[in-house]
Amino acid sequence: MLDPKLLRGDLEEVARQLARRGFVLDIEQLQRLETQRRELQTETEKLQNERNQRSKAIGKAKANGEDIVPLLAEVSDLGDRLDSAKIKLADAQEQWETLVSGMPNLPHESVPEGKTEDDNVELHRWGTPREFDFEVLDHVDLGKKSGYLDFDLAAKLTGARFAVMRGPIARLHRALTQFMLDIQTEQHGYEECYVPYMVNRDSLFGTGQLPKFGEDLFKLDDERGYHLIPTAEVPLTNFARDEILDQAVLPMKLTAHTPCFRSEAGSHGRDTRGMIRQHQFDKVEMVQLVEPETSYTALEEMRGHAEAILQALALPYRVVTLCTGDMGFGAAKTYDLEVWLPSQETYREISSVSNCEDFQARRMRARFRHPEEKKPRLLHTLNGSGLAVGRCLLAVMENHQQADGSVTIPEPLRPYLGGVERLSL
RNA sequence: GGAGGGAUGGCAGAGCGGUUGAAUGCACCGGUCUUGAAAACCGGCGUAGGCUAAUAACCUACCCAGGGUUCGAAUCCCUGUCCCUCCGCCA
Repeated sequence: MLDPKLLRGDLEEVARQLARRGFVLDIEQLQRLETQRRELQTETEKLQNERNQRSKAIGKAKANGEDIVPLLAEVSDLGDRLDSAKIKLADAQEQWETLVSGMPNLPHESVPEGKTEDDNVELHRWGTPREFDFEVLDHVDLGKKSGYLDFDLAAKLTGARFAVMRGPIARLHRALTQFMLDIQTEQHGYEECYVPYMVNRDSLFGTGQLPKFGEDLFKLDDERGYHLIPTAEVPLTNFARDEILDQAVLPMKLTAHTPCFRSEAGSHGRDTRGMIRQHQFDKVEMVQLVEPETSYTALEEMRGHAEAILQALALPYRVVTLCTGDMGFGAAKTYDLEVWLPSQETYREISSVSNCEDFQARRMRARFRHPEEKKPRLLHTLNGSGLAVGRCLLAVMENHQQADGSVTIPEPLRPYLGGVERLSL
């Protein structure tokens, strides 16, 4: 959520910045709601004050043994007036909140302007795509022969956009997960966490999935409103919801390996082949809760933490800065890491690292207190994949495939696979 | 699933429906005293919104959440959530 104070200031400027990312702000409506809200609030508080004063007077009179009947008569209609004022105020507040909670974050000044992913700006590349002297297979074909990767079976068990992994591929998947988690905890200083895979609406509102993007989520069919997490960013970032953290515990660096569930509504027909786009995939997520002054340093650092995994796995990739039009709802700045896929001869997203500044923190009232400062301040929140395990698996399979259909295992990963140098599929 | 108990400020813990944003203790901050420290004593010590030049004063809200009763609710009633204990079941 944007700062309400900002929305009382230079609205034209806010609208201009939001327009950069393709969001049209209805300035008039916002101003109207704001004025209305303020008037109703003043009015309501005036009535509340009057009620409080008179009630106190009645209490006093009663204590002195005076007759309170005439005093009661004076307040007879106050209750009704107050009730109707409260209802009007609540209505105005709700309208205002609906509008404001649907506004995306302002892009950071360094974010390139653009409409689609084609306008993203490449920051750098690492590694060189391999030259193959045999016909490259994609991960689907690599896994199909042996049956170690089975989409038909998953379709029978559940439906489209699921996978069954078996044998060496299942083990490789697990090895990658453990490897990533170990790097993030042992080398990059994140605290390993285990979190619920279902969260409530408050958590989803806090990170910005709700109210606008509910259709991307799997909602459980019960009254509690639980949803399956689309990313561990949701539970991890919400650690700080309704908290005032001591400055000494910052930066708080959290990581978790979880499955992620996404309905992929609106992407019918996109990436229907293979593991690229699934309803369920595993991810090692990094989250940092930091002081505002350090959030952009932390962003660069986290990008490095994600890059370290790709480098260790000898996977060529590039980093792009997302343009204003391609960024997520809550992000002020986002880097995507795109790994080379030889079967597609292109780079595909494997990690996304974002600084949300105080946008999520404001939605979830996540604050910290500096011992020298009187008032608590909003945290800055960052999240990044480190990395998406499923996509990483297929990147390893495809990039390190051999003519005989086997896959060589990058050296740092071998300890996680009992020391083997290649997997026969 | 059944039966009970509970939720109050950073923590602990009071609180007959009436001037209670809330006693008291601890912690914390400032001060006095002291060579210094401790102790003692004095003072301060929540969050958010409104109004403001103001992080001043004032006003409003908040004692798990949402409803209700009342002139007035931390206190009474209803619903929900969470926690604890016992029984049953279960990984």
